[in-house]
Amino acid sequence: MKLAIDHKSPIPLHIQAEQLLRELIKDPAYQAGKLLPNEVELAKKLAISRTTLRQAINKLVYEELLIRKKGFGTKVANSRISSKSMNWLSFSQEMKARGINVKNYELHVSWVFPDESTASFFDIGTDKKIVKMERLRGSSDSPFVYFISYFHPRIGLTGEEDFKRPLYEMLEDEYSTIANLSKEEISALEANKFIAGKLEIEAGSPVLFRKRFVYDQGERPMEYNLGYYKAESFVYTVESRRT
Amino acid sequence: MKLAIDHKSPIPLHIQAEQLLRELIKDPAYQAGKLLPNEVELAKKLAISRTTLRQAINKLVYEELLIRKKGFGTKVANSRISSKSMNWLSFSQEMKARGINVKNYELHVSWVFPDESTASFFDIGTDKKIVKMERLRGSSDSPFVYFISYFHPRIGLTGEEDFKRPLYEMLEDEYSTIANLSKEEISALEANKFIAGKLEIEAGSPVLFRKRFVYDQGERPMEYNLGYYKAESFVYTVESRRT
DNA sequence: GCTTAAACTATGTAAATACATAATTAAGCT
DNA sequence: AGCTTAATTATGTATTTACATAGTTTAAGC
Repeated sequence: MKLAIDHKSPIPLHIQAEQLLRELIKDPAYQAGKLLPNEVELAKKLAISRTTLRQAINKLVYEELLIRKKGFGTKVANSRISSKSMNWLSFSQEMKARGINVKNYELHVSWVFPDESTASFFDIGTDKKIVKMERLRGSSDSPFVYFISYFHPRIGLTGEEDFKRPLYEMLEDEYSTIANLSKEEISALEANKFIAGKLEIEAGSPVLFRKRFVYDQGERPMEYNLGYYKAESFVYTVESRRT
Repeated sequence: MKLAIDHKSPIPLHIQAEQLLRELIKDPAYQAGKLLPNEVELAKKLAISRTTLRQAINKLVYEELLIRKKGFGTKVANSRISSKSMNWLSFSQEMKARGINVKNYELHVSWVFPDESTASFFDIGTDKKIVKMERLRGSSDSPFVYFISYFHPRIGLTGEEDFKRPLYEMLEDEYSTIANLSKEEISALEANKFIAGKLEIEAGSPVLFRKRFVYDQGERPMEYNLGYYKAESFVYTVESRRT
C-alpha cells in the first residue's frame, strides 16, 4: 500500500490523491471519527497543492464518504449504508468503498423451477429449471442482508461460475451480459421465520424488502432479485429533481 | 430570470453560476445538443474566473446533466427520462392515479419549536416556532399513512391555509414556492405506540419510513417531511438506468 | 463566576496563471 | 484525391496567492 504520490506518473495527481484518501479513511481511527489532517498540512505532506487535494476531497464529499465542517475539520461520514451510487454498484463494491469488510455467510446456487411471477417476468414457462442464487452477506460482525437471485436462461449460466466475484462484473466478463436498467420496489415487511433466522433477528421484526427487476442492453429481463435487509442497518436514498 | 451574476450578493459566485447554468441548459437549443459557450468565453461573459465557472460546471457534470469532452466542448447529456417523476406527484394525485379514493382521517396544523435536526436542515435556530402539519390519510377503509411536515419560515405560511388542496400546488399558487429537488431516505422501522395507534396496527409492526428533504428553486430547504406507511399498503418504486 | 471579546484554526471562496492533452480542422505534400 | 502533419480549439491539470467565514478555544473585563 503506497501512501505517497508519484509526480512522474501519468495518472493525474488529484486522482492519485483520491485513491490514496480512499485507502486512508479505512483506518479504524478515521472510521471512528478522528479528524483527517487539515488540508494545508496534508497537501504539504503529499507534496501537492491544496487546490489539487481539495479536488480529491470534493469527490469523496460528493459521494458522502466524507463530511467537511468549516473551521472544524474533515471526517468520515458516519456511514449508514446508503448512497446515490448504491443503485449501480454491486453490494461488495459499495461496502468496499465504505471500508466495510464484506463477509459471505452463505452462498448457495441451485437449479429450480421458477414460480409464477418469476416465469412471468422472464416470459418463460414454469417447466424449465433456471439458476437460483441465495446469498447471506454482512459485515464481519453479523449478517445484514439476504439475497435471492434468479437468472434468465438466455444468459447461459451453468451454476458453476465464480459467484464470489462482483456479480455484474462476472456477468459482463463471462457472458457479455450488461445490466442496463433496473426497476425496483421497496417496501417494509415482517421477517418470517426463515428470513429472521438468516438475519439473526426475531420473527416479526421489520425488514426492508427490495424487489429488483434487472434488464440487459436490449431491455430484456435478465435477473430477478429479492433482497431482505435488516432494518436498522440499511437506508435507501433517492434524489430526484423536478423536470 | 436573470442571467447575470451579482458580485455583491452574499451567495457564492459558483453557486450563482451553477443555478444560472441550470436555467441556461433548459434552452431547447442546448437540450437539442448545441455546445455551451466555451469556458474561457463564458467566464468572461459572466465576469467570473474560469476556475469558479468550472466549479459550477463540475457539479452538473457530477449530476450527469452535462458532458464535457476535451478539445470539443460541453453539452447537455441526453437525459434519460425515468419514472422518477413519480416522486413528484403529491400523495393525493398519486392515489388518484391509482384509482384510490383518499380519505383524510386527521389534519392538524400547529406552530412548534423545531427539534435539532429540523432546525439544522432549515439552518435556523431552535427558538423560533415554525409551522408543523400532521396528517393521517388512507383509503375509505382504513388509514395507511401518517405524515409530519415542517415548513421553513421563509415561505411565510400562517397555518390558516387550505391544506386540503394538493400541497405543492397550494404552495406554488399562494406563495410562489416551487418544490424543485427532493432527497429521500427510505428505511424500515418498528412502529412505536404513537404511530401504531394512528395506523391502527400493533406496536412493533413494521412500517415503511420515508424522510424527505425538499428544496425550492434556489436549492434552499423548504420542507422536511416524515412519512410512516403501513407496511403492507405501500411500495416505493425506483427506476434507474446505467450511465 | 459569568459574559464578552479576541485569537486561532480549518475550511470556503475566488482569481490569475501556465502548461498539457484530446478532438477537430486546415494545410501541405506526393 | 488521399495521406500526413501542423495549427487551432476547448477542456484537463496544477500551482500560487489572498482573503472570507464558521467553530472552537483562550483571554479580558466586569
